[in-house]
Amino acid sequence: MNGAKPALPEVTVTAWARLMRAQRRGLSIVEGKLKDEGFPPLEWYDVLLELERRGPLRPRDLQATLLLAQSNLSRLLDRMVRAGLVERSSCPDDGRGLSVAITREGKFMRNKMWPAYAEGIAEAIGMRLERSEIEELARLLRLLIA
Amino acid sequence: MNGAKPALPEVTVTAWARLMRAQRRGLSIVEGKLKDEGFPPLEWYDVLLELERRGPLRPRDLQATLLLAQSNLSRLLDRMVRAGLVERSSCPDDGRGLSVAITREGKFMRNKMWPAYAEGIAEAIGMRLERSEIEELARLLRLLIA
DNA sequence: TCAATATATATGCATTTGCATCGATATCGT
DNA sequence: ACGATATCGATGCAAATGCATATATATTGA
Repeated sequence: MNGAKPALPEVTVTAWARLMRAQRRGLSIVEGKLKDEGFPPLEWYDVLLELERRGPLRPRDLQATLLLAQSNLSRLLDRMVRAGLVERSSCPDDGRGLSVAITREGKFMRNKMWPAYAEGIAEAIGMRLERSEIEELARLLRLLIA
Repeated sequence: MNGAKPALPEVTVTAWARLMRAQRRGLSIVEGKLKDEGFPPLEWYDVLLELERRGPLRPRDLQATLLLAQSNLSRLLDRMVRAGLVERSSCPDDGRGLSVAITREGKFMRNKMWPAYAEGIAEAIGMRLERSEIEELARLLRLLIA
């Protein structure tokens, strides 16, 4: 047997570090834009978008898609329900589960948030890379997620 | 005047979403490895590495490099001081500032953490991309940070 | 069918974060 | 030199997070 780790090339570590930094930077740009305009945090948008695209979902599915911890999502939904943006209702075919749906107000909010969000994305990515580079970046990142 | 936003291409939004997801995924892989072996969180490593590479630094500089919020860094340093991994001392040339240095124990800890960290990086990036792709990814991400 | 186990969600509690602000020193403009 | 302003770092407090566990329902296997 051979327990030796294959050496980790330096460039991999560099890519790792930059992935962390690029995300933090982008996130803080976008969160900044949203806050400046008095909007809720980014994850609210993500939940709203997911529900608008895919229809009512169970927390379980949202969790898998958005990569949030279960207890965090549970409380995030609490807040969004309190704000009137989503609704919980019991799940017909599974007594344990719930169905979470976006409300009319939720759709309205998502729409209002979009311009600020888009501005942030443009600043974080759109303005820094050529189109062909963005395409390549998207391709490479997909491989990291798959 | 023309306040119209240049349209944000769909691929840019895709790249953004994947950047967020790829980072979260990578982070959770690495944090998982560290926790499994009873090590402190990733940011501790980052602070230790930075101090080991660049020598004693002021919180201000750490903050700029690591992109941490000022008050968070202040308390992160509290914890690391309590754990004996770094030391604060007053700054000779600026009465407001501090100098933060890594201790012998801190260096030891960083060393112990590295294998688990490296394993996580390999799993998050190294194993998923070809070397040439990693190089390209590193190049593109650098543009997002610069 | 029933006990054992697994899954979906919620919740209590300690830790961490974010935000505003404070105290102290530095820098700048006059 | 001096007052106004800016910068560095710490801290109080509210909100969010992570972790373990609780509760309820589903599924599985004898």
